[in-house]
Amino acid sequence: MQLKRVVLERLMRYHRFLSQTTKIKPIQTITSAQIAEALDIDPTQVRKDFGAIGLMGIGRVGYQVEDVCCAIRQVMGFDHENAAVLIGVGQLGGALLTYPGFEKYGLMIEAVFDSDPAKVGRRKAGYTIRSTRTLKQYIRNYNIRLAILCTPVEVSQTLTDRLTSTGIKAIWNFTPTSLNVPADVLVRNEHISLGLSEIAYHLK
Amino acid sequence: MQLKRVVLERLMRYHRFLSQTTKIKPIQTITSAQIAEALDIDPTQVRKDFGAIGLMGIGRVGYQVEDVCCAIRQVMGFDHENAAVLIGVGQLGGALLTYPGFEKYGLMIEAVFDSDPAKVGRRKAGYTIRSTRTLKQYIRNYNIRLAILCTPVEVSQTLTDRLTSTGIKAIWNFTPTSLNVPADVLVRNEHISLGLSEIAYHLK
DNA sequence: TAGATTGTTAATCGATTAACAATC
DNA sequence: TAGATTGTTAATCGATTAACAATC
Repeated sequence: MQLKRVVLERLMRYHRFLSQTTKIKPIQTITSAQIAEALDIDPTQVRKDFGAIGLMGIGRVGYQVEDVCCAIRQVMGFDHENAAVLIGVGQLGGALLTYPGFEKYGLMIEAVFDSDPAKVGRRKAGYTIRSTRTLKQYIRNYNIRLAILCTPVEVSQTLTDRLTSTGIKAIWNFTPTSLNVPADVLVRNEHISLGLSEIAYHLK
Repeated sequence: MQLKRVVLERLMRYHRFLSQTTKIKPIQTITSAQIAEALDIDPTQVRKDFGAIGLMGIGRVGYQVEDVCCAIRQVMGFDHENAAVLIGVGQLGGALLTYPGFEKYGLMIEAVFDSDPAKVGRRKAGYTIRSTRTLKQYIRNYNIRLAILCTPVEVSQTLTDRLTSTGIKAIWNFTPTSLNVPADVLVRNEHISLGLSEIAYHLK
């Protein structure tokens, strides 16, 4: 069955917690109560989530940390490599290019594109910046399924249309606007304004 | 009563939708059904949310768009200015400095800091970069309540400790790690890995 | 007036939490 | 064995949706 987003989020938290914890102090097993305590979640919830991805614990012992991490990585698809292109090599795009954790999650940025002729041909973070005019061709040739969008808002819909026409499967949208896409394309928005709203409300 | 995070998120969506829509084509009023249709939400939900922030509609007409936007801005605290400091002027920090929408939400970045002596004193996006050694002093002098953290992960906890010792109220964390803070400090994490997990799972 | 839309109460749905027998 | 922890069913809680009288 399709896992809900709240479940995916908790799985990510378990994974991050266990990775961090074992890095500091290697442990073999952990109980649902220990995880629950650390993440402020109900222990039953932890066991339910683990059950949902086929993990079995051991009575009086808990869960094998190694198994849990593997199972989460497997169900989330982190062991499955995703080739991606990044579009818009401004400051944000540049920051993403040097983000250290992508490989860990199977994300491989294969090529970067920009519309600015002054940038095309220059190098950035080990990539040669390509013209967005060659975008369609590239995506089709290399069968790219994911695009990371970091362009100015003015051009994001135009580029989105071009992307969807190639049959792209998902767009990770870092531009502060909403994109119109066909129903079969996943858009994940990283709208900074959501975080901002929570902060503004809290500080009021 | 304290509004729940899901409600805040919907309020943001209403606000963004109405801002965008009226920019294209000015309208006086809108019905809950129209909003619901556009955002794929139940119309009753929209009316409930509006009711929760004291908005009254008009039978057979709907809601005054202007009133709705004002009420949301007011309840979210966007008309209330928040002075902030930004720490870590790398690529991500630089991208945030040029983000166009902060003022709209009342966020004012007053000063920027970096630990790198090579950067201190240089200018970036209209700011003179200050040394993090002067951070405490600055926050106390200017009564800063919000810090935007864009440093490398290695130093994020050290800086967080320094920030909380000044009595800061909220930290907007763009570093890919978890921060330990006293209970009265709000941390909003922009962990990119959450978005990544949704995408990886979808593409699997 | 007639009809569309609101505001609100009641019903449903789903997610979280509690309880507890089964297990190691 | 005794006791701690799991896996799962039942109960609770909260959020979403439906229904409908009140309103313009």
